[in-house]
Amino acid sequence: MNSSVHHAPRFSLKHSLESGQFFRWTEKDGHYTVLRGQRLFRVRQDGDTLDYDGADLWFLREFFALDQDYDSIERALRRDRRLWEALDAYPGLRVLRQDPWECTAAFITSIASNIPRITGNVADMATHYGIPIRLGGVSAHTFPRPDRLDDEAGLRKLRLGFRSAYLVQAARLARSGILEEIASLAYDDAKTTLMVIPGVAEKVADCVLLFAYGRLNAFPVDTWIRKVMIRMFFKGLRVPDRAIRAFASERWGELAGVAQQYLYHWSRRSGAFTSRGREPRSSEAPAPVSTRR
DNA sequence: GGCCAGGTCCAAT
DNA sequence: ATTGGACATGGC
Repeated sequence: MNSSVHHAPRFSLKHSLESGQFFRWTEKDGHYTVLRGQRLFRVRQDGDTLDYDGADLWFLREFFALDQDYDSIERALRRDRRLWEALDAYPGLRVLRQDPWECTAAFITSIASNIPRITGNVADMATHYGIPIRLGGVSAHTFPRPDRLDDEAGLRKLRLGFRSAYLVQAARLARSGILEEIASLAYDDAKTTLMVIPGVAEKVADCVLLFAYGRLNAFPVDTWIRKVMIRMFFKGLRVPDRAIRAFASERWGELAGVAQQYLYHWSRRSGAFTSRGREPRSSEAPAPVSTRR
């Protein structure tokens, strides 16, 4: 195999791929096989060096956001002491830049699911509707383009459940070009436009904006983030998701989404935050605990 | 076995 | 403007 190398300091392949933002990878002995859009490539990290083949450097830089100054991003987030533990636990974790359509479909699939199941569902859609692809001895299937996913009955057979109809609708809108429009829109308009897609509401829209469009201010609130944010900043009292988003936006601004990804990964891994159980509801619009940074 | 899952939608307050 | 239940299926 002819592989290339690239110097990628302050980047963790492992933490970036394994933090639950992306579902199309496998790992064996430190070698990652990755499917992103129509591309299949292999990559391995040795210290600051990335060893890869099956994709060019341009593609790698795009996907892993290697052109982005995470040094200053992390320095900015580090001004918030509340993030130290998560930042220190997963140094080099980056928000990836996924293919917009694949990301949209994946996070529709993620609704009321869990990572192992999402991974399986997405893989099933690929094997069933995608295009065979090969790299060296590795065979796989690309994630199906929107025109191939127009099959609600077939998706139900793949156990996608109620998400099947959403996926079909999303595919139709994707074919109409809605995902290309998004790139040129400001965050609010982009989000509103995404939410036109059935099955895409606030949370999924924020995932897509964050994980595919590089909108690092997007702050998806799922059950885990809700839990960790309520415990860290709202005295353990239940508040509306919109209050959590507003708080995150005010506290972390344009980098809220990066903070989100650290907190998400950290809260799940630490085990301190079982997502079970509901918080007692706060009676009225609660002032978030004021915390010094 | 039962509860809840990287939610969304709709109907009934 | 908020809240509860249905939705398919399965992980733990």
